[in-house]
Amino acid sequence: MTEAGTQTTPRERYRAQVRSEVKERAWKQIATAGATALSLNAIAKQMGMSGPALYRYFASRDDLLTELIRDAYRSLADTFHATAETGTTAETTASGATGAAPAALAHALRGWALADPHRYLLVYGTPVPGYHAPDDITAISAEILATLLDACATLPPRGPATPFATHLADHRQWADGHPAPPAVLHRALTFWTRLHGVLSLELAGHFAGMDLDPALLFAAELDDLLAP
Amino acid sequence: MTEAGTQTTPRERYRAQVRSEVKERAWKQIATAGATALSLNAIAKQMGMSGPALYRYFASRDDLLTELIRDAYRSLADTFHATAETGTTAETTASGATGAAPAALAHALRGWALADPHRYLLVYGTPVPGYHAPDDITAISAEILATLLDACATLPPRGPATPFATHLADHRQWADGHPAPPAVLHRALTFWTRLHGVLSLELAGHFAGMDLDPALLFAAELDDLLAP
DNA sequence: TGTACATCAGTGAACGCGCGTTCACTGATGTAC
DNA sequence: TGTACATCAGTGAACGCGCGTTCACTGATGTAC
Repeated sequence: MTEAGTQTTPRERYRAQVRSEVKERAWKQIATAGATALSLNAIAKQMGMSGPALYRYFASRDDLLTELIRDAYRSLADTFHATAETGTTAETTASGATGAAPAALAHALRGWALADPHRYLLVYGTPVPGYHAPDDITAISAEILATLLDACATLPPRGPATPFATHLADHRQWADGHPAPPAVLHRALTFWTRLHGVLSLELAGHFAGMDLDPALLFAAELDDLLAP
Repeated sequence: MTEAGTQTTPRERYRAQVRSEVKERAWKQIATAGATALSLNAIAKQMGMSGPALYRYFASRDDLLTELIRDAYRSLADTFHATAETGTTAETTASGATGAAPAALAHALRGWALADPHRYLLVYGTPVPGYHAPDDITAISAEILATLLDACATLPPRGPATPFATHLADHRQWADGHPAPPAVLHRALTFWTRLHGVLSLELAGHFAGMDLDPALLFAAELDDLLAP
């Protein structure tokens, strides 16, 4: 009562704690058996509770899954925001505007992906069949894209306009009011698809028997993206 | 009996027919509900048979899944072989050696992926949890890579050696006796990751709300890969 | 051509399992006077 | 400070479902003489 701001009762704190423990175990379950195998009953059993008990905390299995996906997007968006801020102030002034921000984002993306591969794959991998994300999640996805656009806009422009860039000039409502020219839109998309190409194959284990170092391939792609 | 070569009894023909119908329905099930939801019982019901009946045709659920994955790899490998052959004879002599073979492979890959998105995702998407491919499948995967290497070797060489290429010079046992220089290995890998980057995001529906044409983005990436 | 036998497809019952979800209920924790 | 009440966490039984897989069995199809 004497505290300012949001007051939290003990019950609320307990509730939040249980919810987050459920999510934690849910992630572990996804890592082991995939998103389709996510099961409220199994989580309850792990926590020493009865199955129906968890319905006090999540309306349904799908509800839990939605929250996990939302958290994942939110986490990446926050990481991107934080990276973009620190990447465009201190570092840029030192190294010049040679793409410090996009490079920082690329490394942030890789770090985020490797920290929890299944979280990355839940977001950008094969979609969970029958699942459709609510609108607020696609909004977070747009946030992420916007941060990437901002970063790419700081890069020195390059060569003549590509055919795809002219196509984008007429199909840019996804960039939702962002002032970047079509060439920057193209560059941001390329940024995304190329890094995702390396990351997703790496996380799916497709380089596993090859002995090569995916980090170096990732770095090579990044270099190419930043080259003038 | 009068036929030469492999004789097929009516029973063998019937058996093959049932097996292929099972696989067909399995693919449809994967498309609808994902690979984890693949169920022998459900397929049997669809075919108007009892559940255990299918155990005459497949030793287990995992056995069926393995065959599906093997068929998918085999199909892509065959497509690549066929494409590489026609791509390096008639067409190349006309248009010069300006990367006709790699371009043909790229289009073949995209066509193959779009023809059955879930087949592509089963092979190159998020791995099925708990599933480990047998050796003969990884051998087919190597075949596919080899075809790609051959194609990339026909491209005119480009610029100075990249740091990643020098790394590959020491980590090339995956290219299994292929005579291509490290720069070609690098190029083939880049070929793979970039096209996969566009394709996988497209198939996963991540460009869905964006209105842009993924085919043009794919073409732009291909152009860049073939540029001198 | 016909009969005797072997092969094989498919059935139905059964086992044990786990799932999501609803519902009536107990018991503990917090709140108001 | 103590009592009466409301809130809420968690239980256990139940419903209906589907799964993979084994097993003893029937009936049809092929094969050998």
